[in-house]
Amino acid sequence: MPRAGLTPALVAEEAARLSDEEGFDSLSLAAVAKRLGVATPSLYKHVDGLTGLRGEVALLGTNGIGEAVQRAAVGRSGTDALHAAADAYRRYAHTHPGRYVALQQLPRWVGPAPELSTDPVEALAAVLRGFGIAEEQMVHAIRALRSALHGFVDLETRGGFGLPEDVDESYALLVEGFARTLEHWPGSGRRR
Amino acid sequence: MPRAGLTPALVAEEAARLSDEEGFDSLSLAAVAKRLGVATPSLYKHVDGLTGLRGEVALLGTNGIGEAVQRAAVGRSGTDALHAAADAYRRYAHTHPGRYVALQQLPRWVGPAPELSTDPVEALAAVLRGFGIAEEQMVHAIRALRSALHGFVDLETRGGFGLPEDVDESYALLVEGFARTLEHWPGSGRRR
DNA sequence: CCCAAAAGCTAATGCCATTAGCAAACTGCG
DNA sequence: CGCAGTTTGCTAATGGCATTAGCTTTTGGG
Repeated sequence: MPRAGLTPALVAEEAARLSDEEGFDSLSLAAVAKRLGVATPSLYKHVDGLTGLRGEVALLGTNGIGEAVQRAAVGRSGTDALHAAADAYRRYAHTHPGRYVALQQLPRWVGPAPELSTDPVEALAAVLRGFGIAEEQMVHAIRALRSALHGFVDLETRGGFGLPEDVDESYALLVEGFARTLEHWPGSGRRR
Repeated sequence: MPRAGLTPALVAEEAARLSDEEGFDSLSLAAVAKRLGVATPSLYKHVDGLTGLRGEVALLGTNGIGEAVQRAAVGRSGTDALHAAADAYRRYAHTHPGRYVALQQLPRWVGPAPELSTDPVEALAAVLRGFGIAEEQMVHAIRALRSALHGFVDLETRGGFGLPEDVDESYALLVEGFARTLEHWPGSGRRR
């Protein structure tokens, strides 16, 4: 019997693919094992049970969306950067729906403070820095931005918006409105 | 053997209580049956399997938050109504976390267009009407409001906000900022 | 070439959802 | 009051999944 040649990374990536294709709550050790042509218990040599597997997917998602947002924002600033980052955020959630659901639960499956190559919160924060918001207001502003983006994407992917039309426009307006809010944020200066 | 005297409503309410106490994904037919002092298969006489049970919880949550928001907004208008509605929304999510998670998935477990006593989306929409937003912009404005509120509450309850302090203030600022956004919404008039 | 560590496997356990079929309890009607 | 039909709840059985234990085989370094 030849070996399958699995590694923790290979297993995690297959799990992430499965999550994106079938939905994060279809993720099971059994399903991943089947896709890898391996018996279920074999996976325990590479990941720490179902919880560990979910955590790996969450980690892939967190790093993935962080990089996407960062890449989109680089070389831009102000409203321009905000729109680019927001679009990248939403696009990532669309192309990797399973990872996106998983990453929301990161703290639940992985301990606090896991090693992230690119923290998406940090990437969004960088975008806001260009708006000249008072330092003690940054926490609030970042939370507001994350809330708006995540809320929209989450409602959208769950089919929470009854009418299918104009969703792109709704998002653009949301980001637009948020940009204006930022410019008038309490204690903030103005730029562009 | 005396009968337990269950009804669909009793089962649904116990399921909702369990969801709020233990988390929505701890909801299982077995757990509900145990709390009701009944064997698991007995529940099938009252609800349509696990999916049906989840749907009932989602329905309770949807009606519950809808009523809470509506009750909060009645007799108020403009920014005042918005703050009251937003606070009621968040308070409901805090006091009924299981139901809140469940209601996000309503379309998934119940068919489209279930009979709601009070549609929370409608309740929020009523609040926005006071802002004099152009009719064709209402869809976008409602989506933006729902996104902001849901996003914040969702991130918060998942422990997405690392720093525990100032969360109330963050929310107040979010709503505040949104109110200003509404007043400048494309094509909107102004009121208060 | 050999041997220890690693990778996979089968077997077994336990929890859960779901279905089938049975028995007791309630209902309304004569 | 009695009885038939319906309803409710039960036990038994099946199948899927996660997890653990213990075995076998491969593999790579000395």
